[in-house]
Amino acid sequence: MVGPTATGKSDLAVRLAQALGGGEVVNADAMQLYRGMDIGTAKLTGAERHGVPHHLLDVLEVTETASVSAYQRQSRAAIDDVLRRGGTPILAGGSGLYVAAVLDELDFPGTDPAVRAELEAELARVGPAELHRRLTIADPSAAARILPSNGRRIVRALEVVTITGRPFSAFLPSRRVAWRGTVLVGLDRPTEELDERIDCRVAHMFATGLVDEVRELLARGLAAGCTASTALGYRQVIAALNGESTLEQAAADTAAATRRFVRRQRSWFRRDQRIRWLDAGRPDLLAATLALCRPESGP
RNA sequence: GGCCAGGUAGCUCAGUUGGUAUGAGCGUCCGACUGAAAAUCGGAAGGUCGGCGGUUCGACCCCGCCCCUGGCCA
Repeated sequence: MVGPTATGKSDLAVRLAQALGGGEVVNADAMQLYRGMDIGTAKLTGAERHGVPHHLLDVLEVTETASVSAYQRQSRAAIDDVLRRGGTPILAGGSGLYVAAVLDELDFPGTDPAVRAELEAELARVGPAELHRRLTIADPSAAARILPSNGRRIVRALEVVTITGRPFSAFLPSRRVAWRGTVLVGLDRPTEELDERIDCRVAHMFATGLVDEVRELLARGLAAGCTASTALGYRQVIAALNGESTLEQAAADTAAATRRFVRRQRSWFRRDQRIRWLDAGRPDLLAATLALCRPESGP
């Protein structure tokens, strides 16, 4: 179950799990992996889960760096586990790359902290264009597909080339087959409506203790966590607590950043032809979702 | 009523000493995406430069009048 944030994926996943009987939810949301990041990630509370088992929530400390590769392993293991028990796994979340890691045959080359650190230091020193020049020599085809301004991706490509001695050929597959015949349901809403929901959600987060949550997490090292500290809401509140802006500004910035995020999520999921889209506002949403989940024998 | 400042992209503003606005940031739309992905990065659309006259080969720029906004003075 994929789609932009704030459409209602988590709720529908729970309802679907109940309707199917034996459904269990596997989180596909990078930030909900973090322990203690509850309010800002709109994580379902225990009560809201209505007894439906959830997997891969709260598995990382905020100081740890998330890893798609590790997620791929854990998520597939969790899914296998549900299947072994005779249940129905429902993968739900808005992190496109994470979903792809599970459903597509993505094979992640390794990583090396020392190599990475060195490349990053170099990036800071000479800038992305210079590193890109180097990538052009080391791996022309990768260089052709990564823009000279995108330092992050250039570093990763160089890292892989350095470690493996082979070209960074790991790009998203063009033809995609659903892993084990998985049904992909996309949830979305009209932009105006979704933007409104985002405003409400952000206001609600701040009203129900997001700032305290951030303070607590800062005490646990949030600032040092390079994934967790950049999460929507968290990054903005941290900035405000550092005196770089006001809390009021942080709320406005969070809503704006979330809106932008939605546009990016759509651009990611839009090109996946396997996804069957549903308007999350339709009254028969659960029935429509169930209909998609049943094997169809249409014309 | 008088004086001053200002009216340039949806917003906040640069700029043009008269020669078709290399406009910027933000927003909007679109896109890329394999170990930080709620990250990182790219592209595009958008303006009769407040209105009407005048001067000029040519005005967003100069002149006149008018309208609007803010401030000061009566």
